[in-house]
Amino acid sequence: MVAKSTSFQRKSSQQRRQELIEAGIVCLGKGGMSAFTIDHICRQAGVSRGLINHHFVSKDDLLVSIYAHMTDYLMRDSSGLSPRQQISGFIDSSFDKNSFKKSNLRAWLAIWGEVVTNPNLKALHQSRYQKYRQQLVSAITGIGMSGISSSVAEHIARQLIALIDGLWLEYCLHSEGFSLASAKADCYQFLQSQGVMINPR
Amino acid sequence: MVAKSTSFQRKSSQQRRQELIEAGIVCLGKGGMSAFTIDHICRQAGVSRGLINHHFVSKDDLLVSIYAHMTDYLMRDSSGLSPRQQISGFIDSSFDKNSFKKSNLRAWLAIWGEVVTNPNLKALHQSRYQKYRQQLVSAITGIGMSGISSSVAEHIARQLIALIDGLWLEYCLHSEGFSLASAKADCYQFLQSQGVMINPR
DNA sequence: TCTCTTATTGTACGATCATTCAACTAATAC
DNA sequence: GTATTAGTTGAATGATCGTACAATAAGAGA
Repeated sequence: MVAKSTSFQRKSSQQRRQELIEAGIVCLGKGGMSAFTIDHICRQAGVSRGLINHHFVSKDDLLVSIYAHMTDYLMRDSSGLSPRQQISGFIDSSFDKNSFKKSNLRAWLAIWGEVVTNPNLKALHQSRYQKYRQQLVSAITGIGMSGISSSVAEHIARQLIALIDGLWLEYCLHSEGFSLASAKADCYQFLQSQGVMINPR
Repeated sequence: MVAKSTSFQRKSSQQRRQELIEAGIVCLGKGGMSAFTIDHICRQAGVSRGLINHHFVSKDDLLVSIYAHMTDYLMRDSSGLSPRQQISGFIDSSFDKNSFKKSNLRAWLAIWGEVVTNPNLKALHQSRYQKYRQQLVSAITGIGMSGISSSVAEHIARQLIALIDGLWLEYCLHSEGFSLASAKADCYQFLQSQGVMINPR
């Protein structure tokens, strides 16, 4: 007594996983973890309830894959770029409209919250964050400005990351009189005040 | 066939509300909105399931009351203080260990997420945030530094709020080599770089 | 065309969700 | 001591949760 008349399209496992990941992000963005539901995600993906557990070990596995997908954008290969270009790239992609749009705020908030207690998510997050931060420190150090030691660069990197996250949160929650461009400009001005001279591209 | 042998203590409506609010914050901190459950909250408060709907209109009403309670700390009366003292007070209370402890991270993340879609919460948040921000702008303007116009003060205030939020998020998620004291120092240094001279108290 | 692989479906299951409400009882007033 | 008030309990309800799994069917290779 199962699965009758409706027709459907078979897709490769890879493509269907991608679709479920994107549907999951939409759900997370709409209602956080409370909306991150098998029913909601499958309905969003236009697919029946059983498919998530076919392509993913569990809902938790899907969540980890979603985080990986959301951070892939920030983890692009930046070798071959000058240190200044790398830093510009960090700032630009942090305020990129495609990835860091308002509709994704709740997805990020939900994931940051889950990171604290979810072991699999925590492991991936620590790994990605460390790499992200090290790249930024290397870029700052690589500029070769006088007076910027390694520990100073780490300090600046931490503050820049904090400023980016805070500005983005501010932008999502209270966007009146606020543009992504001005947020970027604030970041550049901050770096300038710290002795790191970057020309916005 | 209800409510038999167990003994309990009757408390005033005001005190019980307070206890339920604090239990709700604990639950939010432990597991975000997913753990913000009638069952969990009542168990945390040591109380039976029906009591929330007796003292609050609904679970949503409790959530709004929780947000009010969490922001009361930031909304203390600061009249009578000098502008510099007011700004120091902002920074200090933002990194106060009692209110902004790591165990509350998920509570704040959950509420920020809910603010987007929950009308009652949104209304309260907008009101409180606006007041919070205006007080900060007034304090910055009130210092009477040359070259700090109203619009510049608003810009600095926004950046300071962003930096505070970002540093606190950073502290909660990656606290290695990170202290609340150094985060405060970063804020003071930032203000200094913007021409706002404050002596940490 | 036939066979086989496997992507897909949808029901079933036990657990948990928010809310309602009649019954119960602790505390207060008298 | 008695009556009244109102704080508290816990069962009942219908909805939704994640997962398991047998049945079904789409599409590729023969």
